[in-house]
Amino acid sequence: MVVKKRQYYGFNGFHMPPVPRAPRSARGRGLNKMKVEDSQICAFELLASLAGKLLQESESSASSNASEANDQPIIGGGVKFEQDDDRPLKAECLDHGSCGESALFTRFSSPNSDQKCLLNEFPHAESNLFLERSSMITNSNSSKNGGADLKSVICKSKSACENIPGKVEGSSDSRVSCDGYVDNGLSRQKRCDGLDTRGLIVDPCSSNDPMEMCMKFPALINSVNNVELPSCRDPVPSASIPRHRNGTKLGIRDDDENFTRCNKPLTKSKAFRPPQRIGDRRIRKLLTSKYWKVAPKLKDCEFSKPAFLEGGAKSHYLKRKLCYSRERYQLNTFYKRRKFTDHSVVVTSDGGFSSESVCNSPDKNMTGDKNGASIMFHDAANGVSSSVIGHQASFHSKDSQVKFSIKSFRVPELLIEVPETATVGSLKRTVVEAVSAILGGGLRVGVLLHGKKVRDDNRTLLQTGITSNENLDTLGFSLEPTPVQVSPPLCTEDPAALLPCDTSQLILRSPTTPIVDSGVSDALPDPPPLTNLDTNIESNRESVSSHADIVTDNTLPDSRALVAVPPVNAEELAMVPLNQKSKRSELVQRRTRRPFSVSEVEALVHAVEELGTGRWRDVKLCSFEDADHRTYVDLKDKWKTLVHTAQIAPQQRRGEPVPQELLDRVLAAHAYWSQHQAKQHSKNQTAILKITDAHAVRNGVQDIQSI
DNA sequence: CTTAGGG
DNA sequence: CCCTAAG
Repeated sequence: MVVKKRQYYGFNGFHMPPVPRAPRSARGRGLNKMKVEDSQICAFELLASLAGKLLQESESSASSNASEANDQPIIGGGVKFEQDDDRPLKAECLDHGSCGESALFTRFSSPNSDQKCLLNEFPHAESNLFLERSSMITNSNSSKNGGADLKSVICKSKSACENIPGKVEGSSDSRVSCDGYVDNGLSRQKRCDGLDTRGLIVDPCSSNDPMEMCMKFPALINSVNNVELPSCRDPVPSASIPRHRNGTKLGIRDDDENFTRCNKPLTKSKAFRPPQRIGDRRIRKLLTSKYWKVAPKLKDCEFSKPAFLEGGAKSHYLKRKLCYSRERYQLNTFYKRRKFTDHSVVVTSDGGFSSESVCNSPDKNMTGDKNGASIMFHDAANGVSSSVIGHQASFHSKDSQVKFSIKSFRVPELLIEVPETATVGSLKRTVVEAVSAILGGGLRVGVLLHGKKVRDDNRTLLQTGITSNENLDTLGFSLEPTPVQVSPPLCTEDPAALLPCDTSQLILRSPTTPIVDSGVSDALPDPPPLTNLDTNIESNRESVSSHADIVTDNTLPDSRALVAVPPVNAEELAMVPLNQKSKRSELVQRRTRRPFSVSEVEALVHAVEELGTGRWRDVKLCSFEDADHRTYVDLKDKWKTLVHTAQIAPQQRRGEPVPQELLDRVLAAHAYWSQHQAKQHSKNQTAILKITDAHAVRNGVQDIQSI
């Protein structure tokens, strides 16, 4: 049984179709408590990302900077730009690789099938991504159609992946669909001219230090994809590369990001991609967050049109969901495929970056080992490299090995300002970009031990206290934006966008809404100081969900224009989080806490004694008519807590003590109404009598007056 | 909008 | 308190 919880917290796993709740009457606490353990998937993902990073670095340092540039496109990771919001059914999987593949596949197999949409859309999506990034670097000639030189780059790593040429496949409509995007990219470029990097893009010239350069790039994402996804999965699909018309070489990652279309996809051929990328999560979260109340409630694969999707815009969430449902079926397939190949094809722009694509994990680890790719990466700052092994991987230290299992990364808060005039599509793009910026802005990994950052990279794990004996729960990894990096504006005309935005925090801010404060810091129980993205080993995934999300007023329809507000950098954020006010303000305001006074409790108890526990509205009307701040829900909640309070030991109670007498009445009333399933009205009187009786009996007190 | 429950 | 699913 799938628990609803999964929907709240389940960023790590697959989404199972929601299970309808049992009738309320039948719903009892704990009924659906089983949880699906999917955290492992995350670990996997993380590993993958790390591995990718390592590879990338090691390779890139040797190769030209171009390689980095090339990778950029990939950075998008699970993020996909949706340019065409008008498109009715755009498949939106965050996973490009898969999508691309799928698209291709479709093309080959059944152009006319319903999967057609994929064809048209996906390739573009992918293209768009590239464009977005590439455009910054090279002037892509959007006008050039065609055949641009798409070169498929093959992984450098000498592994099985070697020499898997990608075929360039042009799609006739690519142009159309891409245009919007291209334009976008160009215009942005203009704006960004002069900027070294645009977060997503790496500027080879900006840094002299190879290492640093590497770091700037979102190796993570790329890596993730690479690692996770097998590159050449199918002879057919993987071999071909969607073509881009801008002279840019496109790289197709083979990640297996799950791509599933909303319409009946060909699941079978699709690769399965377990974990979601951080970006995805974030986005998903955004979409799912309360702020987006408008979001449709999708049931499985249905494509219902949510209010805010009316325009044709679709939420990633939605798609994601869809994807997931299918993905599950493909697990087996996925793994099988993985064995095949593990390289990625990268297209690079001719702009002068020659690329070496990154190929991670050649198969050594691949075979039979889903999780165990070991990756090495350098710490840009120190040039120290370390190898991290995910899940089943372990540190290869001479002596004992420490096993790390990183289950999830925490996603930083996003702060985004959206003008009301912005379109939903732009909002989406903004979010995507924001996420991409975070992911692609350059990340460094920090190590936290007992909540403190371990800065000395030269110390051994042993010296640092990270040993196999240690409780690794106290160990955490953090993803920090590279300080130096300045990311370009996230699509915006807003000057603010020009601020350096490394990424870390984007907050959706709705200008009109008052600011509330409950930001991440509040929300997180123990936010490790400096991290935007942090991961806790073996940590509960709930931490992720606990993050406050982006808030927006709610209705998308009036969506505000999107403007990503570039945050500073992780460390700064950590120390000087966006001012709490703003944080709060962005969030939907959380009402201030107003503890019930004894008198209120008394009134409540009395009302419940008379009305029972199923008529909160009446209770409200009856006893709290004037208390505007007490909603019937509040009363109901209070009653709930009262019952609980009454049942626990006095020592465990907190807050203003409630007279035992009242608590007793609470228990009595609770017991009574529990049995009499609130036989409404009528016998209130009797009920009361009974209750009081019970009470009296219980306490040997004379309470009858209370009647 | 109300309820009932879980978070 | 919040958020949601169900009515």
